[in-house]
Amino acid sequence: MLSASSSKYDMIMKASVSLFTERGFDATTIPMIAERAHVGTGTIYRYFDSKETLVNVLFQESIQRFMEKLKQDFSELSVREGFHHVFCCLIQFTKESDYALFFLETKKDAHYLNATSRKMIENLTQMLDDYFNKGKAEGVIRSLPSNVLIAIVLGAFLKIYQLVQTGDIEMDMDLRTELEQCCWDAIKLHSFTSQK
Amino acid sequence: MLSASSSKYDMIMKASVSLFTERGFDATTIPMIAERAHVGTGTIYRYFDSKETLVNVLFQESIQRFMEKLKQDFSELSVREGFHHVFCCLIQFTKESDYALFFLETKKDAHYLNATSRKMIENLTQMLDDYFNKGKAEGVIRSLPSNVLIAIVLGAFLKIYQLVQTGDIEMDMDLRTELEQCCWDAIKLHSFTSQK
Amino acid sequence: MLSASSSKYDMIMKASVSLFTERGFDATTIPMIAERAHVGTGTIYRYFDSKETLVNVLFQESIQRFMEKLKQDFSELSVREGFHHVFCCLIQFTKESDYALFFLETKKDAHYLNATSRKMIENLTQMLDDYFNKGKAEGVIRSLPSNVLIAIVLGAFLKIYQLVQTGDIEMDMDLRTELEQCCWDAIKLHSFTSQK
Amino acid sequence: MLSASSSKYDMIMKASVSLFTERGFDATTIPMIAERAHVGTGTIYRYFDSKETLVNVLFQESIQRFMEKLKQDFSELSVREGFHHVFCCLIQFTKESDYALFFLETKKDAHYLNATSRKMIENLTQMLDDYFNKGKAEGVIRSLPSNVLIAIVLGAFLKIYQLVQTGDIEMDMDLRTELEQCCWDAIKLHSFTSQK
DNA sequence: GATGAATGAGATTTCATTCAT
DNA sequence: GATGAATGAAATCTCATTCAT
Repeated sequence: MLSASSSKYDMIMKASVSLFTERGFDATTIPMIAERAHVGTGTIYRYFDSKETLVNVLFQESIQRFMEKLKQDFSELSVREGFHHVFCCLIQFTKESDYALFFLETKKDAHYLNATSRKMIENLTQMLDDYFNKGKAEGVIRSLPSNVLIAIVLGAFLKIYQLVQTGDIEMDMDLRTELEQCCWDAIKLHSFTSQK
Repeated sequence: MLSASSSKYDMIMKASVSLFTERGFDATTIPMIAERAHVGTGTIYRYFDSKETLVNVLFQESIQRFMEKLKQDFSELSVREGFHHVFCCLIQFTKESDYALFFLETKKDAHYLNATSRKMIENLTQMLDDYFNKGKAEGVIRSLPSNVLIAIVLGAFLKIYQLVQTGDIEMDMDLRTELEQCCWDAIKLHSFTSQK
Repeated sequence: MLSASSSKYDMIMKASVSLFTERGFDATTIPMIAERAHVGTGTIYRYFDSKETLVNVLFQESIQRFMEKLKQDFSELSVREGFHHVFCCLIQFTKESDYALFFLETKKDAHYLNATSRKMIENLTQMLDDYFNKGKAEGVIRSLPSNVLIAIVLGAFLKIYQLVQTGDIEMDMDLRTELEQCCWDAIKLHSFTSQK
Repeated sequence: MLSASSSKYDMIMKASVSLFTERGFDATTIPMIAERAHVGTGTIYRYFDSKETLVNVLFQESIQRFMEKLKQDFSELSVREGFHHVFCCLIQFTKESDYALFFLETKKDAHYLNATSRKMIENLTQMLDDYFNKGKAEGVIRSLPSNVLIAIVLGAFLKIYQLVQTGDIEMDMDLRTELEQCCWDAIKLHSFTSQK
């Protein structure tokens, strides 16, 4: 029973995140989720108070998982290693589930996010802000506002992963490495090179 | 008469694009558009057959305008100059209207886009593909698939401009220049430099 | 000006009756009438207070014209001659305009008819009632309630004329004569004949 | 569950047919149907895709039922017996439900009928055409086109039953018999009688 | 007088949510 | 607990009517 229930919960979460990623929150209906999760529509309301609750739980869980992954050994790394770590987290997390894509796509002022979800975005932003500040202090990363640096890396990553999801490109080890370098090049301080 | 009509049309377009950008297509209702455009709901249907027609006209007009801006003297420029041109088009276009933001946010498989809109995405993609191929042939740009290169630049730009829109950052001349350099660094071939 | 106005009035009446006959009152829109009448929608409201007024004027005019035609020399005729007269009025009136068809199709409890229109239906019914009562008194017509006799003749005529209107049959002199005989046979008293 | 569902379906069908008969398709709104059927408006859309689907299902079911009733032993009867059978079907069917009245009132070119519905009208017409052709071949029925003969009988019947529905007349056994004779007299060949 | 763009009340339709089974 | 039929509030869309030109 517990396992059956928990399985239904997971199925609903899985179905929801994939549909929200594909179609967005507002274009996804409860019957669509129910069908993809192979449960009745009523069942969804046994686990979630409302569609809005569902999306917030989903969002919070996804950002939570991402932050936990990110936190592991993060502070002990050098700036460049830290960047590699962030990139790996993004890649790995996106591989595991659509969660990463879902929260990258969600704008922080999305009408369906509640206060808790917004708070968690701030938390994640803070973590990344700390990291970028360290990089900037060390003269390794461009002295741009952290939210801009985050926007560059996550924005690029998001758009690329949309291509993966639509089947336009395949993400292999080589591409992965090169993309990481692209993103790094975007934000790192190219101090001694004459730039053109 | 003509001017009044065209003004109503413009007001509807303006209201629609801002709401679609803020909330997305599905979370935007016709009464919301009508209110922001200061017209009656019925008036919207004098100009557009349906909400779906409206979003497609909007999308096609925005991509059309962007492509026309982009095309001007594009082929005569060097690769780096070409990139500057693209970046200026993005910035300038976004300044003029919310159009740029709206079409950058629209995924090419969005459920509301019709065949014509999809065709126009292909056309724009083709233009940029040609540009990137030239850059790659000249050994100036990384040899990544064009859609990936596009994703990096537009993805980063989109996320940054969302910050501008929410008031988190101000876009001044210095930032503009630096961002262009960031995006260029992301895709250019850093041939002789030892990279870290 | 007067002639132009009166012509517009006629055009609206003509367009309305044909559309009401083809599609019914509720499925006919004011723009449809305006288009067929080659006038602006607003013009219709210069001649008629509302769509409902229009249909009632139309109805009353059509039943009025029919009754006037019917009254001419009606009382001086024999029962059989009277029937011929009624039938001729129907045929002739339908030939001239769609008016006959329109009022035959209108049920007396139609939601759009006003008190005046209903009163006029009663008047026509009364006229025909008098005629049928004479026929019944003379033993020439079946002793059925007049409204039933009217229903038989007009019901049959209406359905036949719908065939004419859709182009399924052509109304020529021979058919006309035979149909009159059919209808007469339906209501006349077949006294001495052994019926089978 | 099944019985409850089927009951709701039936209630919607019953409410619809009575309203369509009273007011016509276009003057009947979904809320009106919902109210008379004692269901929510949304419920109607669980059973029917659209108002148009509803009216076509209704029409097809009504004509289907009528044809099945009509077919029973129809071919084995003499022409006069066949006519009696047709008339009995009409009377009986109208007694049972408003279905008969509804399809008699529906013109074959009604804007809401779909291809299937039109095909079924053709099928019924064909059946009656066969019957009338037999009658004509045997010299029992007037040599008029079958659609004209059908129009006479159904047209008369329809108008009479509208009187029954509005409460103007009561349909008893005597009236029934006499009306059948009226209609038969309208179409039969009065060969040897001198007609006046 | 004539027009048709503009309007909003009211139509059709959708869908988040409830609740009897 | 699980279901999906039922619901009605709110969405999209239509159209009779008005009114500035």
